[in-house]
Amino acid sequence: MLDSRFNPNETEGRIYAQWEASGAFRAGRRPEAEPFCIVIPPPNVTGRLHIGHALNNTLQDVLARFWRMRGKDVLWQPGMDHAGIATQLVVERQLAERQQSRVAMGREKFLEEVWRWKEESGGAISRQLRRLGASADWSRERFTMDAGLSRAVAKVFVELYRQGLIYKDKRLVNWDPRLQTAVSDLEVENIEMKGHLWYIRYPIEGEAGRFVTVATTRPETMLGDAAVAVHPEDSRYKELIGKHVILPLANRRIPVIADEHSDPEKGTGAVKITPAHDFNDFEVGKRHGLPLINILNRDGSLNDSVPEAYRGLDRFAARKKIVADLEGLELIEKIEPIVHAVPHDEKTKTVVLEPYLTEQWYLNVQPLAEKAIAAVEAGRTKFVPENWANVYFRWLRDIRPWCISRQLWWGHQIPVWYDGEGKAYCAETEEEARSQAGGKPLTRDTDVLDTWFSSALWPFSTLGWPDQTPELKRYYPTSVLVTGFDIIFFWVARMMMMGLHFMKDVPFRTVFIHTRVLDEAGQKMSKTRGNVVDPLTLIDEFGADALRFTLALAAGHGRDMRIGPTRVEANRNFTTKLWNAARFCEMNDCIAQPDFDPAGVSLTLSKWIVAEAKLALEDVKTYLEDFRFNDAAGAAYRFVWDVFCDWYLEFAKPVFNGTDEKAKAETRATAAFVRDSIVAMLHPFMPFITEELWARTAAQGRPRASLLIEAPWPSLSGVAADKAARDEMQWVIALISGIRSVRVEMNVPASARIALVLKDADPEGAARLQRHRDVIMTLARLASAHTANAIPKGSAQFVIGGAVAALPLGDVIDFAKERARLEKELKKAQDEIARFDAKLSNAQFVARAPEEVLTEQREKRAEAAALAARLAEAVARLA
RNA sequence: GGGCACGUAGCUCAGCGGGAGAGCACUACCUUGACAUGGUAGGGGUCACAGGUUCGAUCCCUGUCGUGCCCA
Repeated sequence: MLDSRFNPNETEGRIYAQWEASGAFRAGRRPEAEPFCIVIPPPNVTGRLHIGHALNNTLQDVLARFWRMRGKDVLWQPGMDHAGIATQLVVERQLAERQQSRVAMGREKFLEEVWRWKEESGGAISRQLRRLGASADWSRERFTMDAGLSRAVAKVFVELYRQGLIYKDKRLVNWDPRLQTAVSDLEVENIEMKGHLWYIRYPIEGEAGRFVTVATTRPETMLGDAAVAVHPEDSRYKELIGKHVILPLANRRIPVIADEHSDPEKGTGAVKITPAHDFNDFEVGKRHGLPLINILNRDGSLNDSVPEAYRGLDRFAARKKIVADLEGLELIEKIEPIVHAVPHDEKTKTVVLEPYLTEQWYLNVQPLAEKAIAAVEAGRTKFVPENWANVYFRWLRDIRPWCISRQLWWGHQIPVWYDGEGKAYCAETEEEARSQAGGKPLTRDTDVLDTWFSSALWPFSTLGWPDQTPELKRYYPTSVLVTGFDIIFFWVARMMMMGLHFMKDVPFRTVFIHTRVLDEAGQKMSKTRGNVVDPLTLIDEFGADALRFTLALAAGHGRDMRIGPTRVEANRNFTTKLWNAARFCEMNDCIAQPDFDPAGVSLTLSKWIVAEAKLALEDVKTYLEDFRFNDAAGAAYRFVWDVFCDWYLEFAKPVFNGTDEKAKAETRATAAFVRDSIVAMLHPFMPFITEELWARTAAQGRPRASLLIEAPWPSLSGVAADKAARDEMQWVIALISGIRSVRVEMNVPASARIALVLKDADPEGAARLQRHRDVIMTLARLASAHTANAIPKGSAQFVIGGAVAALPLGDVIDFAKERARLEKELKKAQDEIARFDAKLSNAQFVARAPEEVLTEQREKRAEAAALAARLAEAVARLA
């Protein structure tokens, strides 16, 4: 006997272990079946499961489980990326606690430390995904730093190098002065901050007392100025073009140039040009052949290119001193407080990044991007929802060379070696490089590759590339990538480019972009706000199934979803409902019959519920095929609660309590069958409770043929959409609801059993009442129910089909109240008639509207008229 | 500044050319042998605003206002 509640904490671990032991997660067990493959967007090895992961992986698991039940050979490929910056930071912090440092330790020993950390405490997230119920093939778990994946990285680098797409260049990058590495444009977080605009007067050469004023938010960079630019059409400055100014403090002579970069409307219209410390100025400098004057060391302090007074000062200390010194010289015209976006590191958001001139490795992604754009344009990869393709196109069309080197130790070291003269040898291995160099002593490039360089290969490197493995052949291109919109640039675009270049085919057929998770108040979750919802806490409190169902139900095609405990609680209640429906079946000996044929049932009740189950299964199936997770979950929810529990099980009660053994047997078997169908259709969303019910409700002494995870999706293909059964049950439902409604409105005590008199029932209505009398009497709490030619005095009345249902209430009836109730109904019907009449009497409407709309409107008008007539009679009878 | 979304019940969201929907919340009643993590019944919306297209607009178009996000 089932308890009255499902206990997730006691069940989930046991069931997950059963799944793993059964091998159900493993790909390749159905060699004849079509493959279905999802690669996980690799979470970060330092990461912990947050609600966004929970959503992302729930949806992947829903798909994996659904398609497994649909008979496919499913590979859900799990793994993690090595997260260069984040991991190095974590380990360095640990070293610092032990008074050790990376630099003192040296590269080799440091990397040993990182690997030790990874084995001991990295990858918490992959254990946490198991708590969510993720049915990934853990036997194939991969890590971007694995030997195989590292070989893929080396091979890709070498090939791109030989194709001339990878090259070294000296230009500006976003520089993190604390980590002392280049970072990606996408890792820069521009934060709005209060700052100042300093207006500085630059004396014009040879014209004492004349100045040109420029404005800057970073005064210290003036020491690296190479020019002052004015707009060529700006009449205020035209005659200055070609003259020179004397850069204060540095006392350098720099030219005034004409360039359209300076906007006459902004500031003073004259701008300082610092080519080595500003991205726009870099371009201006290139156009005018200006020198690149780098004034910063790698740690953000000022270098020897600046006057001695400022050397070695940190950039912010230098800023203060420079402003003070300029003020002393009366060269500060004014200081304006402003709010502006300042680039910060995205990990800690505490370090101000600098545009910095360094030599780095670049990948010319232009030709790869073109192919990636074309593939989506041609529909070879589809975005769902499709408007996300615009974000993808926009980014790829505006793409710049990708800076792929990082000045870190943790990551794939660049496969380039140099000889004594600095000549480069690019090869997959050191031996090969050495042989290229003819045995000359070589030293390896110290930089590592951007983590995304390896993530971009993920859809094929995890399948074994560069080896031509059977898995690669079978599962590439993968079926779908499930991810959030903020990842379109990071992974989707890069995976597309690399996949097309090296595999000559797209990495995935579909990219499903899911919504972003906000807290219950619609705020972005963040540690500083303190509104982070921890999925593991929710799982502890409500169970993984409730959390997953909540996430699926909220995964519409909109932009955001709001998640918090009250929603998860509501869906926990749904799991309780499901559990208790199964419990009710168990109490009534509803046992699945192996030879049960849903198309062969004889009772109207059975025909109806079987047809409804078929519709629900088809809805869930179609919605999941279209990635409409919310609609799929909603369809299952409504069928279970509103149809199966609210009506079917209630209808079954009088059967079980009755004496018709044949009806009882059929109802038991049908209820068991539908319960099993429900358990199956909910399994992708709520795997734990459904697997548990599948086991606990098995026929006595006859175990299920397999675990539910491997059971087939129920097919009710033989079941017809039985319209007659449906109409009949709808009629019964309408009658019961009508009676209940009147009872409440007329204040009939819930415990009072009353009579029902059905007048003017056609033979069909009379037969329906006869067939379902028990059910109707139970559910509407009646003492009697029969047809008659007259309505007793003192009855409350309502219209059902062509008939009038009367509830004789005798003396207790409140005539005024009953009249008011009926007149309200009547008015509603009359308003409807008026609305249809207005339409139908419009000549334009009749002339132009399509025939079926006209017919429909006429029918509806007739229905409303019939209802109004009955109601009018009922009112008249009251008098 | 450029781009993309979105304004539908108190809240969260579906719907999307011909009768305004769901969940939660709310109100009243109900401990009836599956479930009070429940049942029954109910109240509640000029579908942001203004124009336009159409026989007909919550839905399509334009504009306004408001909100959010991405990029600079």
